[in-house]
Amino acid sequence: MFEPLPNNPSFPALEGKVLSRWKEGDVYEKSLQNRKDAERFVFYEGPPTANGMPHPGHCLTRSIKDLFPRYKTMQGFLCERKAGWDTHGLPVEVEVCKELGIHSKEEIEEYGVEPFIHRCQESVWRYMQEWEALTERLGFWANLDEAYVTYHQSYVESVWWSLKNLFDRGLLYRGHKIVWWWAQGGTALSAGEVGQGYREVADPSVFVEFPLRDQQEESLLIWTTTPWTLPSNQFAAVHVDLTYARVRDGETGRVLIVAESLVEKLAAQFKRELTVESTCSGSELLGLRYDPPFDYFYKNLGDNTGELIKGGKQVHQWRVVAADFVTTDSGTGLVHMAPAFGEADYDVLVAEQERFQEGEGPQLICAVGPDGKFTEVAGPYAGRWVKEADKDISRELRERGRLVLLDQYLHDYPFCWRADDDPLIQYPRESWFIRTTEFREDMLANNQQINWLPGHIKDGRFGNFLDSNVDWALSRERFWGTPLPVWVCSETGRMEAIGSYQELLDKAGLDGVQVWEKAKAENPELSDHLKVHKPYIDALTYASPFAEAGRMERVSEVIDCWYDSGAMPFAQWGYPHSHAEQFKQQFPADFISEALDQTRGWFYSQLAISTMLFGEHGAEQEAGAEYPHPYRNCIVLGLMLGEDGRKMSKSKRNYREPNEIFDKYGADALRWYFFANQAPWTPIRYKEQSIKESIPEFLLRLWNVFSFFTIYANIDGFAPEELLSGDAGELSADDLATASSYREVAERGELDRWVLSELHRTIEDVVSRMDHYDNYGAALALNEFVDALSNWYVRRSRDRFWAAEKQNAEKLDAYWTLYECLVTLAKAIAPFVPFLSDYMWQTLAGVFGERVPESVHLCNYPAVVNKLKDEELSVRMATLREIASLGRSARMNEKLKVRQPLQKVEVVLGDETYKPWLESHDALLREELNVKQIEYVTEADQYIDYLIQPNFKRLGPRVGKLIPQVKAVLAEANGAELLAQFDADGVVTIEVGGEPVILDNEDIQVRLQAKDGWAAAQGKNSVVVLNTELTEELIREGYARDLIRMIQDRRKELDCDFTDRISVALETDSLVLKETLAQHGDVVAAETLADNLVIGSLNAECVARNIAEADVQLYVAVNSSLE
RNA sequence: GCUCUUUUAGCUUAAUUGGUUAAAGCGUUGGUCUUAUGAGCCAAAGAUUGGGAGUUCAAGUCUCCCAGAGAGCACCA
Repeated sequence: MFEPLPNNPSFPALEGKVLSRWKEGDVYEKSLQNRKDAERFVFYEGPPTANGMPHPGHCLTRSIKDLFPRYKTMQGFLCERKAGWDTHGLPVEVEVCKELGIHSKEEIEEYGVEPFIHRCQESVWRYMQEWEALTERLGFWANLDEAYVTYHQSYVESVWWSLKNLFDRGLLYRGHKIVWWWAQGGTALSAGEVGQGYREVADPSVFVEFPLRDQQEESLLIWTTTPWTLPSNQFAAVHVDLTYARVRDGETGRVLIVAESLVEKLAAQFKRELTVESTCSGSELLGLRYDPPFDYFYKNLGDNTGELIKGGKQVHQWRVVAADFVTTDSGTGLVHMAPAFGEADYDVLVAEQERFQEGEGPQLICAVGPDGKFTEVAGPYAGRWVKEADKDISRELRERGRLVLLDQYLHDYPFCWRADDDPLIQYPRESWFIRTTEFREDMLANNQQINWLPGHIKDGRFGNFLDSNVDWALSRERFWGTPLPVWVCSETGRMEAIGSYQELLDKAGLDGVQVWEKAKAENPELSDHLKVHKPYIDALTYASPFAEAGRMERVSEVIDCWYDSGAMPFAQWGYPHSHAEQFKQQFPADFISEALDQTRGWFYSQLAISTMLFGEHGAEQEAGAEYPHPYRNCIVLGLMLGEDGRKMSKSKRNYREPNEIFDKYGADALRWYFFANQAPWTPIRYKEQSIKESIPEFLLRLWNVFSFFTIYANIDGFAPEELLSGDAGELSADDLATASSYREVAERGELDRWVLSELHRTIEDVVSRMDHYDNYGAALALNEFVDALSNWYVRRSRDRFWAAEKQNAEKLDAYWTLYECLVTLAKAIAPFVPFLSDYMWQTLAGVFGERVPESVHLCNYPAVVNKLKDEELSVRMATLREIASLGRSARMNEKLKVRQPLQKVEVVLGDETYKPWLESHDALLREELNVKQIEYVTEADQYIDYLIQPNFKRLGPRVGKLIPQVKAVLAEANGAELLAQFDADGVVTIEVGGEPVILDNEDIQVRLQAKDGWAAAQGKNSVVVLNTELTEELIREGYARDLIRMIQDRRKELDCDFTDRISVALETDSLVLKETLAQHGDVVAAETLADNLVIGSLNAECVARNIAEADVQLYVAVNSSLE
């Protein structure tokens, strides 16, 4: 006996039961154990950060990340799923700062680096429980107990090893560059991080005059959106090929120099008359000296000169120089250059420096400190945050008459990705870089081999990103991160990189270990992993191998946390210091998946590091791994949008919490919604309503079939566990075939053969799609099968299940067929909806006890049984279903209810291929349409017109431009006659534009068109015509069915069990109803399990009904249950 | 500015890869079937396939231009 199912399933409750069974039975562990010697399917988990709450987007990634490993495991692969946590970096530090109510780097230092680090380490696990709960609740199977953690010593040491490798190969270098600088945080950010923080803001837009030194009434006019950079101005740049104009300002009478082509535009913008006085080329302006807007540096350095390499002297700065990047797209055609705050500006300075003899050139001018505030040199602005000083600078310039226009300018500007109120500034800084640009070609080659889904990522977004690769700004002047493992000699400045903690301990003259030991002694709770972190690691110094008196001291920086996650393919194993074997077995990954925002995050960091270490030009001993690595297939998920179609955001609260969804609808519902609603890379609109709607369509429909089966199997005592002895395997077709009463499928009825064929066709389709990472297509195929199973197979088999004779072979066939469908389906849907599938398995297969696997997730994915597939039957049945549908449609048009039997329908087929089959299998159709007779007619001219159209695909290439005429000729011709001609000769010749065109059968397509005046419905391939004539006999039969329906409804109202026997009586004046009862009473009684059915009354509640346009008093009493 | 994606019924999506009545689901309305069903079935209403041009016998599909949306890159002097 199958465990009876609840009437109204609560999926969340059911999932809870399944979860606890998984836990108690160690099912996940067993699923791996089962495959311990199998070929591997390698999955990498992109580590999330656990110091923020998980949200619906994480549910999507985790669902996809679970689906394919489950599928591959069932397909026979060993797929370990090592979880991981990203624990370093700004996100963590920022969280801790918020907690402490501090913000700037100085404040952290005041608070103390040591306690700060401790708090960071604790904070990392803040939402751990929520993450683990979500992971489990969603059914994401992963090895959480052995998760890799980026701050753990072994992980850090792996990262060190890789950095040492790069350092030793000259790929890790310290450089002076203009970097994007987070002033409040006191650190540079990488291109990737900067890119995440762009936001549209309105900045000031100022036009400023730089008066010519020797011509004070004339000015260079420049434009900037960063007035705060003006005090650090060093040059004005022009393009030598542009034409410039001297224009008279109608308002001030002064002369401005601007690009000629911009005069009109500027005049309009300034709302002033600008009269061109003369023009000259850019090259003529070169060398002109001007007064910078502020004299903080000018007053001392204004006349400084230096010796040029080519001979002669030149003034250092505040003169016009040439630069190619100057355009007239915006501004004035003259550009203010503050080399401290722009990469292009800086390049100009370097180029200028190179014109001078060594040490003779201009030096960088910078009026701003690393804290983003003006330094002492900037007079009244000293100590002020630059962005905040913009206004006053503009005001001062206006007062001094240097400002032509102050406006607003709307543009995107980067902010710190983790402190989004802090705008970044460009700033000159010494920083560590990885020479990724040297590997650009290698990375591109590697990328070409990756199977990206969707495909356009490869040459689109990701390829473009690689194309514009810049060296990776690796270092962070921060605290909580992997320390940069470079030690510098205090005497010579020479450096070396360290690859492990032990390597340090082995250094001669090591000192500083006591700092850690002391801290640990004072606080034994301290995690040992902290010893490789700041500040403890900074304390370690050793004797310099480069100078006798020298000490080796670590540089102060930590590294970009994106490097941590990118090192995950080897660092998760502590490679090469430990687990080298695991690394080799699990490299590269077969499958990874994250959202689109990881293109320059994890997708890039992994690819870059792997290419540099293991690629064609990687380190010698490791090099040469075949591309692609470290991942072969990558599903790039679309961004998830909130209920309103906008970006999901905590502050807008435009989404439901995952837990709310789990509690209301369950994890399967959410998963199925993700898998079956759209290709995973399209942006997903996360709406509660849509999740809700995905339930009835699939889960509930499946549940109903499942429930139907258990109800009837229990009633009839269908017990497969008794019919099948010995080991039951995994209840595959072969296993079931050994059961008694299980008939060879070939011997069963059409419907059984059909549904099993559909089942195996579906599985074949699903496997092929899943092997190509197409979960959407696979889910659609499964959905379609469940629909067919529920709405055609079960519906049309109902009579067999309801038949009284329990050992009837056809009835048993129905049970075996449906049972086989359900257990196979449970396996097929297991990776998608792991809970419901396992619940089905436990119920359906559970009756076998130990003789079958305890969980569906320990089974193999169902194999396609080719001999059960019958493509032809599939097409035939589809035709049959279409005819049934047309029949119903025709009935509706005539307002002939399905319960009213009809004598005959005639079916006209456009294509008669299946006519013989249809004729011999029309019982099903007769019943479905409730007619006595079905006739397939060939000569149907009276009912229909034949519309003949050319087969465009075939004829198009042949007749080309004549096609419209061919179409017209065929349309005008008598279709029936043409067809007759085809039948007779096989070809037909028509005259088109004076030329004969010979057409054969395949050159045309026939459409049927029902003629007016018939109760007919037409489809693509057939027309169904009803015989609407009703006899008394037919009408009485219809009433009998009405009576059955009326009594069944009453049974339902009375909450009868399926097997309850009843007594029925009814009172009516209707003669025809009385006749009906006399004639069909037996059938009515049998159908409704009535022991007696009489005209009259009963000792039971009386209800009023209306049948056959007559009033009826109905009495129904329950007798007893059938034993 | 450049690149990628995208635009089809009120909403969500389809259209055999260029083949001729643009198809479903949800929702709405009406009808119907059913002792598994919250399901199903039948139908009505709902479309100038974002706009425009071009190529072609034939364009939702290919090309170009324009517009909207989303994202990325760069710049923002």
